[in-house]
Amino acid sequence: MNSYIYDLLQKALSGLDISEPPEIQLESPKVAEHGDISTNIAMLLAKPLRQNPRAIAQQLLDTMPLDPQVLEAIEIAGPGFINFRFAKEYVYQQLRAIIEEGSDFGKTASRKGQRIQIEFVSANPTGPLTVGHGRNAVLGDTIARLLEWTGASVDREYYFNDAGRQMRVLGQSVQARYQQLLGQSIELPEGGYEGAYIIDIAQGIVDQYGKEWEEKDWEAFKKVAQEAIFADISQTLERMNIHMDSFFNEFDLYENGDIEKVLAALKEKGLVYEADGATWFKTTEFGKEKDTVLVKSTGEPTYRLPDIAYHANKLDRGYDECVDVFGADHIATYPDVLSALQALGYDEQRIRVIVYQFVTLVKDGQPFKMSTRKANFVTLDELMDEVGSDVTRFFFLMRSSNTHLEFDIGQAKEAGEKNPVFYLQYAHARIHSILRKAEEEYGAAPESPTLEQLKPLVHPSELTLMKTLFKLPKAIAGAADANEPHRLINYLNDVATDFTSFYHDCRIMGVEQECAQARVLLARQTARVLSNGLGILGIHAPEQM
RNA sequence: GCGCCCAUAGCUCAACUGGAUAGAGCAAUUGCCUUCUAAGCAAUAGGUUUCAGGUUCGAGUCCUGAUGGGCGUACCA
Repeated sequence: MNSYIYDLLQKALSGLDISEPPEIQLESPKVAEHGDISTNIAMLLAKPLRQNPRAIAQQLLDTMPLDPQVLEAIEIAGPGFINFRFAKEYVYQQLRAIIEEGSDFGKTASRKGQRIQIEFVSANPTGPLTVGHGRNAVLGDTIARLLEWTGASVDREYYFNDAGRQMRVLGQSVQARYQQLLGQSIELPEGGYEGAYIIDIAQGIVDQYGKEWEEKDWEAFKKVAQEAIFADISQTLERMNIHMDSFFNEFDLYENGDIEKVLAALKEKGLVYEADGATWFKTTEFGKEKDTVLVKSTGEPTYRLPDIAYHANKLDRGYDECVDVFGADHIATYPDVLSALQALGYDEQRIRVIVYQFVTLVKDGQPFKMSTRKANFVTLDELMDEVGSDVTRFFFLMRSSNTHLEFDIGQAKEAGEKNPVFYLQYAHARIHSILRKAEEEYGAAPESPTLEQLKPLVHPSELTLMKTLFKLPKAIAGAADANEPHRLINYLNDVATDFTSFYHDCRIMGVEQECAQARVLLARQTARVLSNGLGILGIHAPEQM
């Protein structure tokens, strides 16, 4: 439809006395009285033509033919907007298109053939996933789904480091707990992990090996702890319906020589120098105030070096786009990574970074800081025990990622029933309830109706609902392009709201057969749009509640 | 100090590339369950979009400055 109107305007513009007409912009107005599609072209022309925008709009309108099968009306409104109103026939045809596409309705092909990698979660295995990780996990997974619906093939990857200082402390913490369980009076190491899960892991070792592990070093304990924690993380992700395609261990970058290669290449470019026993990266050449350390004087690389090598590795794997999802605390690292990649000759435009702001936990009306080490966190599992995975996913997705998300635990627990996700699920369940009844009463509605069979749909609520339903592909593509899943939620809310108006204005039971069947078809497609949309969000669309 | 993000109804947040009358959900007040699921609907109230300038036909959105908050600015990850 957009291209149809675009052509119409293009032709009308060619009749005007202007050499370089401005670009035609089409938008869908917020208010129904302003039609279904509108353009501001006359206002843009006002200046070069030195004429009143409404007069220009009139000139354009006079030369535009009106095909009653497509457009019901073209109107001039306000300061000079030109508004287009769809004809009913066109609306019916669109409804038939939804019916034909079925579970694929909403898919577009804008990224067909593209291979995209998205890296997310990427929590080191030092403890269970917390509410903070939840935002990352759900955001990453949903963006992946959105990209798939625009035709891309998407790989989900989890990047982790099991070799650092954190992991040593983890091993030592488990070891200390193990010794405590055997009755020795041993303190947790300085800065050790205090969570109860450490004791559980230690208890597991006691149960299995008794005193046999007294002579083992912390690395053995680390290995057991890591496996247990990873198993726990995988299970949590599974519960949220998240499936990783690959896990990438930072250690591999050392083994396969990528770290060395990157360092050597940067040296060759003259971007690396030695000072105070450390190896520095000249980030000042890229506009930063200070240079950055790549290798500490101890000989250990900082995290930046493997980060650079990892991203080079990803691009080498031939992805058209690599998406990173991370929290605001990592915001300082990626400009360095991009600078390095650029220097190494990579197209850093292929890296896309999604930064989300922190989740502020509010408990008993007070905000508090979370720390895995201090064990004052709320795990994702605990949250899902309380409210389930649907509400959990929805909660993280309903807000734009660059605003701080306030998470009131008490409210989330008790508000389960009032949570907006139920509004969508309820609408879906309600439709199915009607469909079941209608089928008993009227028999099955036609699978692929003719235009004639849809003609009883004339009520404003019906037309509004139909027009909203067609926007699903646009809503998905828009959310995917902006990496903003909450836009899809906003859209689905519109669908549910429009359905509810329809539900109140247009009864299905008790009207004559033809009208009832047409309404059944519309209701069924509404359920389709809701379930396709909820599916992308990873949320169930129940047929009964 | 410097860099990034943010500031919209009492609270939590929307508002597609600058568009027409700034919208939802909680909370408040009122009305609606012999009729397809009341986890719902209808209505009322709530706003100088933090402040001061600027750009233009038009600004919550763009620019400059101020104020207030979050994060970063480590040879921690």
